[in-house]
Amino acid sequence: MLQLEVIRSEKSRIVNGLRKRNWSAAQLKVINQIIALDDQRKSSQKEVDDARAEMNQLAKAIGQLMSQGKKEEAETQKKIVASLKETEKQLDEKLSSIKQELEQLLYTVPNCPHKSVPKGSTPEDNQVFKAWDKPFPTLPSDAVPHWDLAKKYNLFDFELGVKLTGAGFPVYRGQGARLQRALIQFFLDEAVKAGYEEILPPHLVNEDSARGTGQLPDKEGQMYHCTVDNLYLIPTAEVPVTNIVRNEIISEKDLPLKMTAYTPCFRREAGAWGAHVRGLNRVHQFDKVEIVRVEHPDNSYKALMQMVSHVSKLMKKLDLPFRILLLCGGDMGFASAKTFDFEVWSAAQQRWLEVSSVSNFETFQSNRLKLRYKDANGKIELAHTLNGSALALARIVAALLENNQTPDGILIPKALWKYTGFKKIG
RNA sequence: GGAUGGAUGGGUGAGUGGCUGAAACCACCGGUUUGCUAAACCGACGUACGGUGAAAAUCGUACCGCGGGUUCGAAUCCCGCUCCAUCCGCCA
Repeated sequence: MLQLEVIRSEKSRIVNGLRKRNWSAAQLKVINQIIALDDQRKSSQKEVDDARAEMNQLAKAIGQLMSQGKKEEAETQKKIVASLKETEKQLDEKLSSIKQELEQLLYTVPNCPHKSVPKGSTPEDNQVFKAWDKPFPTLPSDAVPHWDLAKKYNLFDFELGVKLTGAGFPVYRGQGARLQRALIQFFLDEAVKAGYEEILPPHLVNEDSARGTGQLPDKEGQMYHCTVDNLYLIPTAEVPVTNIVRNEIISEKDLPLKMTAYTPCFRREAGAWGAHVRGLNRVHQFDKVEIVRVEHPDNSYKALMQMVSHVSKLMKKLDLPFRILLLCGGDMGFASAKTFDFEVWSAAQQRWLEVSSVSNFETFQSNRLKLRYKDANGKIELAHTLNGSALALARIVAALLENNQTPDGILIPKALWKYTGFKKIG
């Protein structure tokens, strides 16, 4: 969530930013409400503090009177404290209800887009940051989408997944399974080479962690929930990995923190089914290698571009046609200040598929996480967090299979040979 | 699943009603000494919110796992919860 002090001190910037997210004048009123409520909070807090200070003083005085044996005097003082206690209780209730209301309002405000983010409301308003300027792969005349290729070469099986679990849980097998493992290994190796520490986190997290990265209280419908133990299956490695630094104060000289993790991702995708979701385009469980960074605020946008170029490199090594979009305000995630999406060209489906989303959250996440750093002067500030997929497997596999199909089989990109152990499927 | 014990600052750990925001030690940081390092010595060393102040600073409040209660006063007493450790059972 946004910092109160920032909303107060940079109100016009925040308001302009929210306009890029197509916030109406009516919606923007919440900003003034927040500021007014915060004023109330401050004065209310002062009242409570003052009342408590008085009580503390009296309590101390009573202690002294008792030790001097002046019981009578102590008794009269006690009565004064008792009445003070009543008013303190009322003031305190008022304060906590103000605080609660304030927090709820703050939760409704998304991050303020960076000044370079274009205005817009739909995916059509996204800017093409880097277009694909080479020809698309030409496919044989009998080319088919990946779900048909999967059947032909026995790479993964949706019906079997239904038998074991349900729709959207593919079973990979044979060369299809091996290709998954090869991609994971390749992506992890590339991330480690780029200086990211490899993390293998739990795939279930507790409520605090789900809250820390903002999945709760809003998006609980998107996560699988083990109610017996009150644990959540992670929708992305971002959740456990970013929560590593929840409630931490990091020494400035230890920044940046660069971490990478492979995990399966579990998403209920409630209500998301419809057209264009065949095959691997949308599934409940998929594999992903994530990269996460904790950065000094001065460096976070440079870091964002480094992450973008890291992902670009992966796409190039896999010989996949891709483009990079700079998301407009309306299409950006709630917590993001600036997001680049990577899309891969799926030649048989003749459409772009999103395979990576790289974002700078500035202090939006760290505010809730209480993730801070201490600078050389001992001053404590919120750090910036960033993350991105590098990369998400299912759709990469879809594109890989479709784009590389030939009459003799599916060609594996050279970069993967040492991981797959084969150069061709079929 | 059964039994016991425990949760205090970055770490170890003292503290059973007021003199405790919290001893001591270790780590970290600054300094002295030193050819360098180490050792030794000296010093500083929590976080959040709020008040005053241009600032340095200073004052108030809260926080000893979380929530509630007793009391003029709670890290300390009582109740509930969560988590952790150990032993037994089961088991990859």
